[in-house]
Amino acid sequence: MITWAWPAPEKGWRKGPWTPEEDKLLSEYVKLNGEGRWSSVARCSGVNRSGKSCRLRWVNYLRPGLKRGQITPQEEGIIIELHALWGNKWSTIARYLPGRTDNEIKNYWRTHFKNKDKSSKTHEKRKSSELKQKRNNQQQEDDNRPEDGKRVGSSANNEKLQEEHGKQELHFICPILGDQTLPVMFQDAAPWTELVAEDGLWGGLWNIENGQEGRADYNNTNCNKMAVQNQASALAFGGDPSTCFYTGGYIS
DNA sequence: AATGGGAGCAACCGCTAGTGA
DNA sequence: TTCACTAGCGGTTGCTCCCAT
Repeated sequence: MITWAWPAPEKGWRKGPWTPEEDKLLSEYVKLNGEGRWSSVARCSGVNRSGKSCRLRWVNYLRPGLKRGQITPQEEGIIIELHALWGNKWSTIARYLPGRTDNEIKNYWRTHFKNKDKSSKTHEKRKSSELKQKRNNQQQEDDNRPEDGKRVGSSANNEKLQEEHGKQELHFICPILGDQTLPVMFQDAAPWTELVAEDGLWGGLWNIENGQEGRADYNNTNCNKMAVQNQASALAFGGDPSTCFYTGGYIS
């Protein structure tokens, strides 16, 4: 197998943490020219970074639509389930968590689960005090810098959205696959089912008739009978398909 | 007040897979 | 078919922050 390396640092690519100026240069370049061709991004954007580094920075930090902030309990549930299913396939797992990157999930898993058995009372103590402090800070942060892209999808945010949009709690849909269950966030039902179909894991669609109480059973016999879209999923759960969107914990 | 250690996260590294000439 | 190039993945490292002592 060819071991390829990114272009040799002819002038010495910069390493280490990205500066706001570099972020700006990269974002502007990618917005103008699109993703891909990372080696030319490195050469032409004015950022003295390797293409690999540029790609990573964009994918993990600068890309629009990224959800920053704490992993929600729902997302945590998904991570646990999918990790049980696929192991360390972080990018695959990340596909089912919109706005989350594989790196983020990988880090989360390592810090929260890999050493779980090592966790001590001290750890628990610290966690709860952190949570407390975060809760206190959250409202302040949201008030002070709502647009800085650092902490969105927060619990405080969810509460706001919940108030604004009318309070239907986000449920998981758990398709049955033999003895395995797979949690899916409601808002992403269409991409998820498309992926599943593409991957040939289930090759079929939801049985809407069974979609009661926020649960749907997978039904092989319904393969290809209907195109599952967000709206269809919304219908399956008695929601209004025209207003179905993710609000970071609640659907309207 | 100083400092040692753990947690969390950003970034790097090495490798593989995909693609087009 | 081979080879060069590119994109992406998973593992690892290193830095920063914060808490406990």
